[in-house]
Formats: sequence, structure tokens, C-alpha cells
Amino acid sequence: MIKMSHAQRLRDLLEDAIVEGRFPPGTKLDPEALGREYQCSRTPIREALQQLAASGMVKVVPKRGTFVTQLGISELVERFEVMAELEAMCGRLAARRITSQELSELKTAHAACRERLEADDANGYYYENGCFHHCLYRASHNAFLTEEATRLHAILKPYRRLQLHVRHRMHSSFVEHEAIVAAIETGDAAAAEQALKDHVHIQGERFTDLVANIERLHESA
Amino acid sequence: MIKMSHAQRLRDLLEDAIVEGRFPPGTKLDPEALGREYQCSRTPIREALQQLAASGMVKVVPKRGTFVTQLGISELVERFEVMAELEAMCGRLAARRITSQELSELKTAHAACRERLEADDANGYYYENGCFHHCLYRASHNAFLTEEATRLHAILKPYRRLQLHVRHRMHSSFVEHEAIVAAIETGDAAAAEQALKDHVHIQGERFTDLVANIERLHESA
DNA sequence: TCCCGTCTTGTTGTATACAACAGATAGGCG
DNA sequence: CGCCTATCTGTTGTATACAACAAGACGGGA
Repeated sequence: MIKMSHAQRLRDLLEDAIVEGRFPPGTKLDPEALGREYQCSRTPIREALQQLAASGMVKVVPKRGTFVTQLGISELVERFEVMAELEAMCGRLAARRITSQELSELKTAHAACRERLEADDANGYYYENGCFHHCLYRASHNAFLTEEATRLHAILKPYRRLQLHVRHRMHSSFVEHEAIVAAIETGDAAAAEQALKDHVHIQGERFTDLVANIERLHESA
Repeated sequence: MIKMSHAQRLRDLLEDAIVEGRFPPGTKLDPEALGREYQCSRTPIREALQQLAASGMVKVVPKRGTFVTQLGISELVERFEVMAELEAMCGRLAARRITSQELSELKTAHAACRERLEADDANGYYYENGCFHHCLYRASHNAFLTEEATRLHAILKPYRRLQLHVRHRMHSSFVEHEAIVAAIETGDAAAAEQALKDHVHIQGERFTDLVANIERLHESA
């Protein structure tokens, strides 16, 4: 492993922890505690937190502390709207630009999804689904777009996790993926764009339904 | 003016300076010099620079220094591709969601553009053009999209400045704006989307032509 | 003359100490 | 008994000092 600064390593570690749900949205990130855990002073921790704040993973409330970003329904809807557009764009570009190697990678990821689906392994499907989408981003051959899509994907991941076990979601997701792969393979940019837009929009609607339910629970509690 | 931390104020100041071209792309930002200029130590400056780095305005080269981001042709093309998509999305949403007040603001901005065009005032047109686009972003009624579009717009601004005086660009830009306003006013989402996509793509092509010429000059120099 | 090794210098990255501010709490006054 | 105020505490924001590293310069050897 290459040498990198404490701040950089810490940033990656915290980002991972947040994305993977080990720090649920709303959690307060205490610099002092983190300092003890990672054996360093507040300075690099502060830097890491600020970098995360800049990418929208955490929110710094002046004089109050730093908290893992907790998105309300409308904020979630907004982000899914943009995510749908970015993914659709990736699909449109990928349909025209994908290389044969990238196409085979995409198909491999898709096959892995099928395997997890048939094994009824939601966590595994979730992981392979992430790979599938990243293949798509890269196939757009637009590094900036790939970065932005990846960043937004990461921000939304903790919420996506919530709907892992929704009934039949895995199966419908897989069917949607089939359409996406088919459109890209035939080079049909418009179809790929539409298929991805629908795919993400459906996720967005499901998520917001779910979040709405959760928030109702919180309110009544 | 409300009280904010040195780092925040510094961030805004530097961002402005970069966007407005007072620090051209490639400029080295020396923490020590900035410290003298703004009467503060390296710590808040470091923070400001890191926040700018996170939004892509500057690039930190480890052990070498911090430099204002200098985009090559391909990087520029990539960003304009994404910018076109985001603006097109703003237009599509705005066509459906714009309020009458926002529409009148947009028309006011458009009228200001016409004034500057008739006065042959390129700098003024440039400024009003920015207002026009920001009106559009806000009219999308998607705060996240507005933020992202604004950020990307700012990153591209130093390059946009380069083509201020291209012959007839102001006039064609204005004509394109007319189509955009018309589409939004009639609520034609598809037309607004297409008009904006074209508008930005044209800019992107012109810019990259220009940058290509500039880089050729640099090479031969 | 050219190349390699060492040293110097300037930079960034980190730790620690300090100051300033906001919120909470307790005490006094009406 | 309630409200206002003053202090107090815990936090963040900033300054400074130090350490580590890397690029460049210089000198010695081949």
C-alpha cells in the first residue's frame, strides 16, 4: 500500500464507514473520539471531515459539531432526480462508446447479479449491482462524469441499503438491467438512456416511499 | 455582513478571484503569501484551499504546492458534456415548474442581455448571461441540481471568459436564449431541454476550438 | 565531461496550545 | 413561581512550532 497522509487515509476510512452504514445518517462524529481511535490529533481529522463535508457526506454545523448527512424526503428526491439524469447520460454515451472489453465486463457484472439473484442473496446482489453501475459509468468514457456519478452514488448508498429486502425488487432490478445491457449492446443510445432513467427513477420512488414510512414511524415514536 | 470563520471567507474570496480570472489557471497559490495578504496563519488558508480542491477549483500536488486548476482539452470537453446535460435538465424541469415570478425574473435577465447586446458590451453581456443561467437553475426547483450546476458553471467560467469577443457569438447566444425562454414560457419541456443542450454544446465546441488554438500557440512558443 | 550520491532547502503534514464563541445551567430578582 | 442574566463549560477555530519528505543543487568520483 502506497504511503498517504493520515488525513487522506482517514477520509477514505470514514467515507467507507458512512457509505457502508457503520455510521448511520445523523451520527455525530466526535473529533476527540476519532483521534483516540486513529492515534492522531484533531488536525488531520478536521481535514478529513471537511473534505467529506465538501462532497456532501457529512454536514458541519458551526459550533455544534459534525454529523453524518441525513437527507429528508425532498432532498432525497432531488438527488435521485439528478442521479437518474447522470446515469441516463452514462448509458447514452456508453451505447456509443463502450469497448468490447468493457462490454464483456458489463456482462460479467450482469451475470454475477443473476447468480446472486438465483441464490436469493440480497447483500450479494447489492454488491454486484454496484459493480454493474460502475462499469456503466466507466463505459461513458467521460472521467468527470464517472467521478460525479460515483460520488452521488456513494451519497445515496446508505439509503439504498434500506430497501434491500423489498419484495421482488431484486428481480425487477435485474429485468431492468437486462434492458440496459441489450440497449447498450445494440448501440441504441436513446433506449439505453431511457432504460437507465426509468431504472433509477423507480429506485427513487421506492426509496422515498420507504423513507416516508420510516419518518412516519419516527414521528409517532 | 454576518460573521463567518476566516477559512470560509477566504474560500469565497479565493473562489471569486479564480472564477473572475484574477488567478489564471496554473497559478501557484502560496500559503505564506496569502497569509500575509489576509493577516492569518496557514491553518485557515490550508482549509480554504482544501475546500476549493474538493470542488475542483484548485489542484493540490503533494509536496509541490497548490495550483489553480488548469484543464486540458479533453477535460474541458468532458465538463461541457456534463454541463450541457445538467443545464438541459434544468430547462426541462423549469418548463414544468417555473413560477410566474421566476418567469418574469428570467425575462428581465433576458432583457438585460438584449440591452448589453445592443450596446455591444461584451463584458456586460457576459455578466447578465450568468444571471440568466442562474435564474434557470433556480427555476428547476431542485436545490441540489442548482448547487451542482452552479458549481460546474463556476469551474468553467475562467474558460468561458476566453471567448468573450468571438465574432457574432454574443448575437447567436442571444438568439439561442430566445428559443429557451419561448420553450419555457409555453411549458414545452422537450424543446427547452433540447435548446439548452444545443446552447451549451455550441459553447463547448467553441471553447475547445479556442483552447486548442491557445495550446498550439503555447507549444510553438 | 558525465553520472551518482549526499546535502540543503523549501515545502507540506501534524501536533499542541490557546482563544473565542455558543449553549447550558444555576442563581438571583421581580 | 417564573423569567432573566451571568457564569461556566464544552465545543470549534486559529496560531505556532516541529517533523518528515522530496526536489534540486552541489561536489566528488569515474
